[in-house]
Amino acid sequence: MTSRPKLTRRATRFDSLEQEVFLNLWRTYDRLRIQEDELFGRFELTPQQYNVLRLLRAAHPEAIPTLTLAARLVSRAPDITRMLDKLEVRGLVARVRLAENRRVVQIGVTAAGIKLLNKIAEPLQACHARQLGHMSAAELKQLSVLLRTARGPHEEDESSWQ
Amino acid sequence: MTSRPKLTRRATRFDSLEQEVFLNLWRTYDRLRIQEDELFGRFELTPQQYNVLRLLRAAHPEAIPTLTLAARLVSRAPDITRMLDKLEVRGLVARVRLAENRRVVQIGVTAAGIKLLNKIAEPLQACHARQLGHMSAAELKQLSVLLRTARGPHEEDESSWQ
DNA sequence: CGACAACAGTTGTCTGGACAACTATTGTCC
DNA sequence: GGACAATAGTTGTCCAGACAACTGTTGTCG
Repeated sequence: MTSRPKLTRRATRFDSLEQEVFLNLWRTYDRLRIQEDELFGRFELTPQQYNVLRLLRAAHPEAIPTLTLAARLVSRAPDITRMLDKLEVRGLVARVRLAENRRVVQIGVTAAGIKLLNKIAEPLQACHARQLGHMSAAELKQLSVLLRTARGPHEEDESSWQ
Repeated sequence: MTSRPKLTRRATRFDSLEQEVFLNLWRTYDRLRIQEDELFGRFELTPQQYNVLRLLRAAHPEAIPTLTLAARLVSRAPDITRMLDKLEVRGLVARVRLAENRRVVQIGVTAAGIKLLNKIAEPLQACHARQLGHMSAAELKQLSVLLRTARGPHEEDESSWQ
């Protein structure tokens, strides 16, 4: 809010410590995402679509309402409907409109969806190893904690997200 | 590469520590980005466009070649040309084709571009404070370091990026 | 000096993400 | 019990990001 005094500002190319963190966050996300994109691309999935399948597997054999699913996703998904359309066409998920409340559409993962997830599991582990295998478990844990702290105030309900 | 033994796996909704970090990274980036999007949206800029202006100001009054600029951006920009088109139409940047090497197009920020940056400066500081103001300087520093470590192996030349 | 590779951007085209407006269904409250 | 608000998705439309193919320009090597 108040600008830092010019004299005490660190000699850096960033305007502030907060900006430095945000740009580092962005840059790191971007670099690591390149790897994920390449991997999921081989299975014709976007990272977001993979996340849908992952969350549905966690709920399996239960099916969950569309918007509940959308709320659990890592990233916002205003286009959840069309995303599910694509997965449905490929037979990876199934939709059922509830009889007792015809507004609700329940989504479940199919056997084909589970099969695809299993096929991805090993190369994904390898991808994760390439991405972050150079860091110790302690560092990774610490990074997770700091990231959670960073977004803390911007998370309505941390538990809803997985 | 080698999968962890089932018995020692932590009871968690994540498949591995690396996945937990990546999803936390993604989630945190997404939450913080919402704030930036809102801010830059008020000035009809994308975060990436702001970064272009920011980098050009750092080089000011020098102009820099298009692809050099693209390489310095936080995120990849295969559409750098069209992005600059939009900024040029608004009079925020200027292009000059070099006489001595007609392949190169140099980009510079205009007075109007600088003026816009100045107008953004204060609300941006406020945005950063909202995003990360709840963290101590030590935590922020530590987070920056860990993020740099995380992407280390995926950065061809850390110094080229700012 | 002429063919050809390398370089620096540009353009075509497709997909995904963002936001708002819309439909269908159900709850609620005089 | 009928109007109206709330809920749950869906659709329209636009813009940014991704990748590949293309143009124009310069270096280089026989």
